[in-house]
Amino acid sequence: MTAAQQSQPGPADGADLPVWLSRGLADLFPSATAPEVATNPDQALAARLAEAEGGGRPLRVKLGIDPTGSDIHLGHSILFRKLRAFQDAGHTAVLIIGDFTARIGDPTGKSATRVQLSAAEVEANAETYLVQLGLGQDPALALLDFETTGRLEVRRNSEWLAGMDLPAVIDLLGTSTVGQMLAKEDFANRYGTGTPISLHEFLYPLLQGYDSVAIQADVELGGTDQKFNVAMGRDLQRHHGQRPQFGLLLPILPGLDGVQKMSKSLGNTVGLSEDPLSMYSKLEKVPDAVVNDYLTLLTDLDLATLPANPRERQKAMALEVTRGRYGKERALAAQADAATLVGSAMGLGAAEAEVPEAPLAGVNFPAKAFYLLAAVGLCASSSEARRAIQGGGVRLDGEKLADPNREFAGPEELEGKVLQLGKTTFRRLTAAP
RNA sequence: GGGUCGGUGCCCGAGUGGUUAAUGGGGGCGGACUGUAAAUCCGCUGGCUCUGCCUACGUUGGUUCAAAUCCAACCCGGCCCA
Repeated sequence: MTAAQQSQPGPADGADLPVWLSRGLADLFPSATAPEVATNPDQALAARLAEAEGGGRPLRVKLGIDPTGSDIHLGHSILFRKLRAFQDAGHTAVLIIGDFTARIGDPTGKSATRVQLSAAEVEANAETYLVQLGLGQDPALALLDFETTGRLEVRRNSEWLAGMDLPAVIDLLGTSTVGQMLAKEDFANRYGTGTPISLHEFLYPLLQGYDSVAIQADVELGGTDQKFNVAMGRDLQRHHGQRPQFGLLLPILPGLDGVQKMSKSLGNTVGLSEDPLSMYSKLEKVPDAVVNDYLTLLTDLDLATLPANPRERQKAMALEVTRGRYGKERALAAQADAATLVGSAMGLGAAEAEVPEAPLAGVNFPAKAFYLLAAVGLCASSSEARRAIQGGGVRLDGEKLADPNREFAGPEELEGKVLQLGKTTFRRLTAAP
């Protein structure tokens, strides 16, 4: 199944649930329509919500993050948006930084064994995650509510996993069977195709499930690919005499290619910390087929009131997502700049538009054109830059740069000008501080 | 532990002594076209301030004028056996 297919907003499973909760849901279990719900209120999320409101005890909503990369992108953000919705409804978000489990590596979706990360790498990643989620930022634009007391708990699973002794581990292993593990799609595929599966990978779902026990989760949020792990949490909670959590699964956001899931390694992401212009420009050209998914999962807009024209919907979506991150003013500016820069004759508006800056500080003069592209970070290597110029894709203030060896004597010659790569990548060259 | 097959550039996968930075496909990037898209067509796709130099075919060492291609040891993996 492709990510695009997976991400079709599922049927409203639990019509009695509030919109903030049900919007975009891919799966909810136990399902509100399951037969046992009628006889056991513990099986119905709506009942549990009512109970929480009535008793004044907020639900503990678990979201585990694997701090393996350092950039959060829009694909991750749909889970955080849902978590935020719970916070806003008065519940407690329990954000689990999988600092211990990250060292094992989630085998989910992997066709190969994951590399294990060092403790130091994991810790560094965790720090940048929290900052990107809004720690210490303008609360109006933060992804999570870090301010209100009682709305957020940040935990690291090394707290309870690092000190686990062998008897406890064996007890944990005893709750599951090889057959169950091999029923999991990823393991089944790898086993079937002869790709190695390390034994410790079997531990991952168990440890992640145990996190639910450790924090006494009432609800766990996850992507549809996490169903196995979330379900494992329920089993383990029951094993430890707790009320099993609800599993609330959200679709996997398709990437900019519209086909595969949004993932850094596939290079089809929009980073949360990208500048408004690139965020907007990337978003306004996502394939038509996924625009509605983006609208549903990344905004609160009412799809019915939006224009039917696909181009207009793209723009509305791009604007709204950018607005959520940067506020109305900067989003509108990004939209306007995108129109002047790309919409009109190639890069003509470059000189006036607000584009991300690139300092000339690290550039040694005299600088040849290809070296400049690389030194300023527009190209990954000077050879790549040379090729880009030869391919006719580089402009300086809208004027085509044809000769890779063109030499610039000093920064004065470049300050304030806009260097452009392709149709959508712009950098304003700024003086060394 | 034994047998056997295999480890090539971002990925897949050719290549089995000599114009080989290494066929082909995918992906990516750039150009044309367009709705800033899709489809299609064209170009590029190891690094280096580059008329040249450097590093590359699991690792290390060896044979040779010359190796990804031959030899040895080692590392890693699949399968079968135990």
